[in-house]
Amino acid sequence: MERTDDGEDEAPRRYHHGDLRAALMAEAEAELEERGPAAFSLRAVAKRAGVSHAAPAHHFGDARGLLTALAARGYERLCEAQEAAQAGVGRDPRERLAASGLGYVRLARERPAVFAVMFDVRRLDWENEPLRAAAEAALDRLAREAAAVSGRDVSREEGLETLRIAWSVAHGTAALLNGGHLVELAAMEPAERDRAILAMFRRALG
Amino acid sequence: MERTDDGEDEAPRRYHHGDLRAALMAEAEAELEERGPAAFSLRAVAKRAGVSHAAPAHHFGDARGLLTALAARGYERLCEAQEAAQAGVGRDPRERLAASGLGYVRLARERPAVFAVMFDVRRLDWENEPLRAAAEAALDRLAREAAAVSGRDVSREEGLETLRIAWSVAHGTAALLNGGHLVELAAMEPAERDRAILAMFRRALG
DNA sequence: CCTCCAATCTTGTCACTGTCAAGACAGGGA
DNA sequence: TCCCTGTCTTGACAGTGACAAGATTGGAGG
Repeated sequence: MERTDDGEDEAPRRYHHGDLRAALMAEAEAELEERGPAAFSLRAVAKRAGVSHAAPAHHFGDARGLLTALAARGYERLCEAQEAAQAGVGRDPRERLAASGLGYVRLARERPAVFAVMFDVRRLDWENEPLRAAAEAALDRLAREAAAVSGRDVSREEGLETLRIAWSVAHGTAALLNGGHLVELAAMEPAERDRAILAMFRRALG
Repeated sequence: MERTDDGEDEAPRRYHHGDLRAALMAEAEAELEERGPAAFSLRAVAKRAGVSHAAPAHHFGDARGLLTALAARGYERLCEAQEAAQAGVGRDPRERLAASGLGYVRLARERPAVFAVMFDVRRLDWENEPLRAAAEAALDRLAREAAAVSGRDVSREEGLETLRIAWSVAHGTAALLNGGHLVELAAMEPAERDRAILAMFRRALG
């Protein structure tokens, strides 16, 4: 028992961690979800990872850098969640867009704090290339699917409106659920809730 | 010129301020909008108001108390904004609900930081009675209007769905605009943007 | 195998923050 | 006039992000 064991595993804690960057990301995400985005603290993350308070600076520069990296990973997961929700949905563009929206809401519910940070513009560094790329990938996917719903025989403005509605419904539902609102929806069991959310998209995009 | 003048007016700054509570609320709101919810600082607010760093504690307890008071006032304004947007709209329930949603988005755009705080659950004290009352008043208004859209000849679930869609579209549009998204919508001139937002509600509630 | 370099991590410090405790001040009723 | 209660200040403490300087180590080149 010669040293305190702050982390959750009992690695002998050498001077060089090995993969501190990944460890810090993991601990930061856990910390974020446990204590909320407002209480997020670099030093607490460092303590969780069992390193000194200044160690994160070397990998992320400052707190904004860490949050930016977390957000980038969040956007990657958002993309994956949209894709996963479309599994076995068929070819109807409206159905595919609705499924994508369901994936959007699911991701937001799985990682509410990361989701909040992803859209807290002022805390992120949007000059960061990985973040820009990940966000663009996830959000362009929505845009493409919305464009597919309003076929080419329709005005550009109506296509944009389709995107605005789908994105707003997805984002609004996600944010409100994470804020403790829409309690009837939140209280449903998962399968029923998914059906209800899909129904929202179908009606809103009708 | 015997003393520094931190505030924006030149009141002689007696020991007893007179209406420090209101002054702190005003400065806090300004500070919040200027520096963003993440950078909000009690001491900076006190400095703006020209009082000592511990003065706010007497009126609001702690930082959460101040934010809670700001959020309560925000919900009052949300209620007023919904009402104002319905001026001269007529009796059609769907049109009235759409107008209410437009008011929701307008308020969020006028005070983005306050709006963010209003829905940042973990930073507020929901045991606070004024906050509960104000939030309930604003949100129940939406619920009543949604119920009016789905007349009594319709299932309870469909009425809830109407509320979910209207609220999600309003909240999602507001949050995304405040996050710098939906750039085509943001770039419109006000009248055109209002028409576009109303069109979203009409189509989504169809 | 040895040396040394550059990346990695630690220690120490500073200004700033929220909160608490104790004291200074003032206005209004006895 | 006196004092009492609410209002505000001063001072302190622990925690925070950022920066500078030093300690440690893995590995490349000799």
